Amino acid sequence: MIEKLNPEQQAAVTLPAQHALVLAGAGSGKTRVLTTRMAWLIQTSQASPHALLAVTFTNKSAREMLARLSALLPINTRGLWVGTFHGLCNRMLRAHYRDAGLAQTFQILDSADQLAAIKRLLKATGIDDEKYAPRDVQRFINGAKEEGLRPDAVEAHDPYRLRLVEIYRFYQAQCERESVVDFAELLLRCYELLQRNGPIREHYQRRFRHILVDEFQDTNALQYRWLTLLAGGGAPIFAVGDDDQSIYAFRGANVGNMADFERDYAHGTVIRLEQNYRSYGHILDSANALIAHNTARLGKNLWTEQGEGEPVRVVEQPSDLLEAQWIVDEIKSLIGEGSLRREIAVLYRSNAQSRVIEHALFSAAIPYKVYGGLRFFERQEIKHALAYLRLMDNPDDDTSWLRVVNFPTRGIGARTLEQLSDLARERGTSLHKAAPLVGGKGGSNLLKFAAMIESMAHEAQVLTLPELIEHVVHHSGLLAHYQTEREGADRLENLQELVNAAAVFAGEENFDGLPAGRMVELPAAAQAGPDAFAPASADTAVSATPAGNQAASDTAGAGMAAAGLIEIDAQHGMSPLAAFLSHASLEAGDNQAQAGQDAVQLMTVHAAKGLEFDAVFITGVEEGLFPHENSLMEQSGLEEERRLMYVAITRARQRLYLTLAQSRMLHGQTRYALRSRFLDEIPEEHLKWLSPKVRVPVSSAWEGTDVASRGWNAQRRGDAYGRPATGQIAPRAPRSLASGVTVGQQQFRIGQGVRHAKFGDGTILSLSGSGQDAQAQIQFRDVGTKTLALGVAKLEVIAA
DNA sequence: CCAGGAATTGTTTTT
DNA sequence: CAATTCCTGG
Repeated sequence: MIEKLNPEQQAAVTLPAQHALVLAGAGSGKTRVLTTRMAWLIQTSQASPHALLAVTFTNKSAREMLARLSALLPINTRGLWVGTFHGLCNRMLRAHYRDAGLAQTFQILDSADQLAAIKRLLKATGIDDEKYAPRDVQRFINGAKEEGLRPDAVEAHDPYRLRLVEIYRFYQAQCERESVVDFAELLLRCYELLQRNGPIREHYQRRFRHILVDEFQDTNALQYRWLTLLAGGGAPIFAVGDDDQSIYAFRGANVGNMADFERDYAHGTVIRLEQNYRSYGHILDSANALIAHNTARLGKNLWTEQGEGEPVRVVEQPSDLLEAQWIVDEIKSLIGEGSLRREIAVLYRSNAQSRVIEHALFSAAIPYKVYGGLRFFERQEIKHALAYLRLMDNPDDDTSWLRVVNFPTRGIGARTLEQLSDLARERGTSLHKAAPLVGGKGGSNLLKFAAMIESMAHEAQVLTLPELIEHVVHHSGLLAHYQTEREGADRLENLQELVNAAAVFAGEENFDGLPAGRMVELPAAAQAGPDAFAPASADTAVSATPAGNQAASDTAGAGMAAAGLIEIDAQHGMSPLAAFLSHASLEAGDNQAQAGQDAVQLMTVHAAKGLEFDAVFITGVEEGLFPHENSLMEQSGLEEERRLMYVAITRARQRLYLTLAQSRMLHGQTRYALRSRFLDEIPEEHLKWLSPKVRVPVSSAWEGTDVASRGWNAQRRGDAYGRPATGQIAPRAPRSLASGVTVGQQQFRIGQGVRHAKFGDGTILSLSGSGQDAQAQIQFRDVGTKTLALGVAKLEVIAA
């Protein structure tokens, strides 16, 4: 299995047991090296499969890793510690829930649940949600947790931050009360558990002889500490990553972990994988040239033995619609030449861009599949059904309670709920427990609801998982509700799909693809098993022996025995329902399950990481969109955008298109943009312009548009959305837009160079409004992008 | 209490 | 433009 590797790959795979960093460029065989190393460690008897801990970032790569491993070796991959940070932490927390200070039935909040919980908290505590926007609060809390900080440890001096910390404290108390755990909490709890509990920590430190990490550049501060804690017993960390593909800094990923790891652990044991097996020369060199504009790289240059291939095609169109149309026409001819649809990908920076492209593909009757967006377990009907299911296990989960207490409507209004939540707060109890205390008609409706939950929970004891879901969907009234709703057919279908998914899930015995280990305390006499965690045990474990009897241990068994703890296979300890709910939270699932169909692939650049296609279209290669304007505030933001473009380019095997539009609909208004600076960072020799390259970007093509009259018409007939006029003065600035406006004596147009006394020189990116109300978004050379009112700001027109 | 329309607002990426 | 919140009449 090692013979087929190149020398660097081989060196990485067969590295002695020591900390090591593998700098793996795009398409250099990263996953292959990782899985082959695992197989090699097992085959050469350096480690049993269960002594490996392999951590990935996504569920998809965890699955891929397991699939490849079982292709290399005839082992049963069930029970292996291969999974995402969140999945593995969940597994440990389920096993040690008591030591972690959690309820056995703790539920996991996804991002949306968390946001809802925060909104509810702000309302209940009477905190101004304008000043403390729920989203900001959420970011603050998650940011703190990802730094490993509890409220007491967060530094705060100004009043605003102090209040945020207070909210964080309230939030935490609320989660405790409701037995719910957010994503960041899974990691932090697990970290604290290992840190504080010596026997458990030592158990895992002994158990894991090798730790392997994929996409190391995406780890955050807490994940890094979690890894080094687990490695504290001497297990080497084999970290694979690519600093040039770090695209998640915005949510706490710290590329610096790579350099830190090299300095503190790997001590120069760095292997570079620079041979690319994916792309042709022009494509690869474009990527190399682009990424060379970034500073502070660990350094790496990809090369290929494949030829130059075709140049990168660049196309500029007047509008997003025409851009989409052009792409679809090109896709048609690619298919005509024999390309497979699934080997063609259309990538975009933001999800909002997908609609136009979808529309064009749909009109041309080309099958396509959109990734991302709303995923299965995030759909409202599914979330409703899951909320009922969660209440079966944990009626004190107020988030779920509130979600469905009046859905379908059962006469419980805002007024009643306010009373209820006041009462619950007074008594420091859950909504469920406080329900009987509310009087009046609302109160009796609440009681009926509470009784229904309890009776369904009772039924849950005797029903299988799929039966239970059917039962709940029926008796909650969800079924009836969606039967009468006009758009309900799809939702009913999804609910049926949920039942099917549960049936598959329960049948697979393999609850989240990552069977969890569980530890229980056993009387000393029961601590027998020598190595029940050998591959075979997974199979015997299926046959539903009661929890606890199936003693299991590993090389660390002695230590665990001393601590009075033994690991057992998890499923027996975790009810199928609990396992299914975990699965639903941690793996939101694909959004469209039309598997197997040969379809053009649509996704964001982020979602494309790790994938590859014969032909790739990167769309919207425009200033303000890619790089995105929100990222331009600081240098690091721009560099992350550049890495994102690097990732996008390196997805292509044979053919790459970069497309852009001069104008595009955004938030219901047309915006104009210049071509992306990234295009100018790729040497001309690799590019082939299929549309005339505009010398001065976005020129006078837009001159002559009568802005003033548009604005006037807009006010007379309604606003720019086509809504009827309200008869009042529009509260918003007129939405009309064009490439040129006149303010006083000055004329401004897109692409125009301007000088501001304070901000210096810049270029106009977009214009909105007209006359004295006109505003311009200006990209300044030194201070980033700003939006200025042209009637107020003193601007001097200079050469572009 | 509730449904439905009007008004407002938020929009990058997401395990 | 779409999603959410606000508001009003029944």
